[in-house]
Amino acid sequence: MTRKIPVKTLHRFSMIYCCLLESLAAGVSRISSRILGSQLGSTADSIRKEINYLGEVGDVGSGYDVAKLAGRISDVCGFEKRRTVAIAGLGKVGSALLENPEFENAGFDIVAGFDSNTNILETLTSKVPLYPASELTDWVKKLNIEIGIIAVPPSAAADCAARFVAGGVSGLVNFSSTTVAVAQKGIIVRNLDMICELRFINSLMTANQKA
Amino acid sequence: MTRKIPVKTLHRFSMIYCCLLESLAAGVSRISSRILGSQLGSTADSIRKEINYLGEVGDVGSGYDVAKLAGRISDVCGFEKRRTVAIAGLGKVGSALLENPEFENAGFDIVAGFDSNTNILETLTSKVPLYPASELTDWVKKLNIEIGIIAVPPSAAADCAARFVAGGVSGLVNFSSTTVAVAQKGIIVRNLDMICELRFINSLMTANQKA
DNA sequence: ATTGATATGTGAAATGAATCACCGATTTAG
DNA sequence: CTAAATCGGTGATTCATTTCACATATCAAT
Repeated sequence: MTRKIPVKTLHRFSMIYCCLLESLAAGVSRISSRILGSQLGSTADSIRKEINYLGEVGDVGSGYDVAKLAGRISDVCGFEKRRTVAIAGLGKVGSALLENPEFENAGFDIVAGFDSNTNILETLTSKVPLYPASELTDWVKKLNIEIGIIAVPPSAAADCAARFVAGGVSGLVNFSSTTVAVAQKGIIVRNLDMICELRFINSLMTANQKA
Repeated sequence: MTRKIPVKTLHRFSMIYCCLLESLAAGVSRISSRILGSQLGSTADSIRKEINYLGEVGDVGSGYDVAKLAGRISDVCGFEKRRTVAIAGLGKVGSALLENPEFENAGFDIVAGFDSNTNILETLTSKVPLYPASELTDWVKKLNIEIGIIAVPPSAAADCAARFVAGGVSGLVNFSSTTVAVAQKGIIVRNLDMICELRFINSLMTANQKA
């Protein structure tokens, strides 16, 4: 019997998987929950509880086999399945992402880039085909794009998200300093708002000073 | 009597604050917990519970005054306090951040940029003073840099974080696809790992398909 | 071989968070 | 003016997560 895995745990699996790949690259073949916890800012207890959602994958007394644990997480989370991605907004950040080889290595194929500025579309040279933002929804449908990355200015973010959703994406990653909300159920939105995170750090700093 | 505010709630305050600034910019002067909840992917109940950590700031029956609520959050979280920030790694992403005016508007002063490539340091023109990465720790001390932004390649991220910590920063924002952990207590690390988030979306998509 | 340190797995307990339920106040529509 | 809908504040309840405690297995060192 398999228990339902909480969303929070799925997110932790992505982080754990990231650590495991690093360990593998560094030639580490075994790892303990204590080490993983310290690397992820968590406790060994939590890590073990979370990994137990995968069944018994560790060896009592000697920790986890890194490759085995990574494989188990990959199986459960479906990391072997490649996903199609598009980037909207080809300014400095967006165009930098276009050329990032890490996407492909991680199983994500960037199949399109969009911008509302035709000048940028003509100037920018990329292996990835580029299209005007006005055609975004159509291309998302045509290319079966599953995940949209929003790298447009904050003022355009909501509209951009709506176009992606209209095209039928399953997930969005939002880099703009705007909290993007999507009404449709089942569509996942991740806001990576740097300004918001800086403010959060600020608040923790003031809280720490008060304590 | 003021209750201790949970870390999770502080993070939500940053997100709520972001929404409030947008509402203000859009000319909205009053907002309800229900609307805030839908914008943040949360429930009205949760929003109210969290805002209650700020004391009674809403008006029963007619919602919250946007400016008043924003001001209360700003007071409690210390958003009026400006913080000094440095960016390590002046590749595409890092150099894009250097020129981002949103930092200054949000109360963060970028006072230094670092890179290990002297060629980049000479080529790049910026209002922000640039220094070689080897001098990072010294400049962090000298300039009293409070927050470090890590935009270096993954392989250099751990070393970069260590230098920031040695210089005495209070917080780190990590953009590299590496989970940065810091042993020292009281130092806040925020990992904005895009690849990790994409994998997370992937796992949710496979989970949704199974269900 | 044996001792001590360290490891996972896992129930039980404690803690924390989300949800429910309801009061009193306000707004809106007609 | 009235009635219905909406709103914030808040205790109580339910639910989920983290922590604790410990049995058991492995490893390293002597």
